[in-house]
Amino acid sequence: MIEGPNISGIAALIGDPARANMLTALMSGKALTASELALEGGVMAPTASSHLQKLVAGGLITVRKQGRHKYYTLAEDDIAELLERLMGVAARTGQMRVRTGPKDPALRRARACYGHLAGNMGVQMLEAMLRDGMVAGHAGALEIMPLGLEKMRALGVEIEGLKLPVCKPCLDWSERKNHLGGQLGAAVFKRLIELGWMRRRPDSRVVAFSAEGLRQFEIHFPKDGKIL
Amino acid sequence: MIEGPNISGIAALIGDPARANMLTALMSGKALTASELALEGGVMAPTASSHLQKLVAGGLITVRKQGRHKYYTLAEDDIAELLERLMGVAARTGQMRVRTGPKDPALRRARACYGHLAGNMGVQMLEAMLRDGMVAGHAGALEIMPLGLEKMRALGVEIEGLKLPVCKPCLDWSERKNHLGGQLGAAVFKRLIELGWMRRRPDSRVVAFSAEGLRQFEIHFPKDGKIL
DNA sequence: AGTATAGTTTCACTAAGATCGAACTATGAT
DNA sequence: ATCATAGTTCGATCTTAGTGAAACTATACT
Repeated sequence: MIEGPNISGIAALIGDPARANMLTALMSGKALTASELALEGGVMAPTASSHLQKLVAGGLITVRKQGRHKYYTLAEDDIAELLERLMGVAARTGQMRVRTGPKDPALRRARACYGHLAGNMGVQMLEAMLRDGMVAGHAGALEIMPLGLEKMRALGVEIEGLKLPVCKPCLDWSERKNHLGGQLGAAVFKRLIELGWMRRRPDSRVVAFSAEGLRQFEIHFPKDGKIL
Repeated sequence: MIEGPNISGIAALIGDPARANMLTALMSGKALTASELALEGGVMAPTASSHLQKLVAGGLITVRKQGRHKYYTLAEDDIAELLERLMGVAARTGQMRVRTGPKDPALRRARACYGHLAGNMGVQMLEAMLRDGMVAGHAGALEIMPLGLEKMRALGVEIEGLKLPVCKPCLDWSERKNHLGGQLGAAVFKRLIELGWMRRRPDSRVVAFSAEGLRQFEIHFPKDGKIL
């Protein structure tokens, strides 16, 4: 009869529009305050407070108090992966938003996904890394290869002190392919911003490439027909 | 501000206990009738009817009418994967059911996951297949190798006419590792039952191995220390 | 034809929970 | 000390959606 874990509780938490919007905002990987999340959720402060308590109690997000602010983040990687997967199903079944924002194409092109690069560019990057043998896949897990380590060092990516699993695939809702996730994904993301190749749009998950950044990106992670 | 697909609709559909139980029941891969699903959901027929309509409208399940019965199944593979992932999060955050059923250990050991073998045994099988080079992983996708084809034929698995992707990994909520999914996973599952190595428990996702089946399984998909 | 079963529709009831104004606490700034 | 801002608690209101009894349609069996 009734078997296995109780999924309805978790799903119900995500099932409220205000909470779903808050969680989606947290997918950017940035820690957000209660007020910011109230804005994202489209509700007043008391309502947001109540929602946030429920999300914390449900283990979906965690809080860190800093001065008079409270910073919220997604609790674990698996939450981000779950949300990304939900977006995949929602996109496939045509449950896009009523008013499609102008940022939608930009969002599909490049965006932050819980601290790593997602969208068309993110998928292209992982595909290039696989093609060049920088990483290799095993049963849905990803492993970094010596060539990858070398390349990452050359790019100046901080790879020391990363926790296992260093890299893992993350299914992309807009591309329906994997992009690079895990600690390595986050480290690369950080480095690409440091290098000035791309920049986060404020208050958005959208990531914008500079002209030079795009050029460099295409050299290091070419679309196909690897020449390097 | 508000970006990306609208996840709250899908999540809300799964967020109701009755609907969640129905969906969990459908994870067995069997097509179930409205009455059976009413029983699984713990609600009366009219209520179930209403729920099923919503699930169909939301694209989570599909109906097939046959005589005076209506058979419901999960709409797509990605729904099953989403549910399995939800179970993973639910299990991690300790949202197990209030009254843990006696079948819980059996469920963790071997169960049907939308038509393929999941649980400890399922994970063991995929790991053995990877170790022996029967399948290989690429960026979260799985590919069958010549050796795998040969072995599958030897076992009598029906591998002709499978649609791509033939096999793919599916994250297991109880093991937090991947098991073999996709068309190949379903074909192997079917064959193992045909061979009498295992049998489905009625009205449950639990799969029980026979003594001989277990022996054979351990020979073909050994835990580790491949000898074959 | 008559009866049984599968599933749906209608409807009224109920309960859960989302919402926010107002008052409150806590921290920081001047 | 005083004021401003961040966040919470309380309480009242309101909406939404789940629920099943009763009556209905549709298919199947005999």
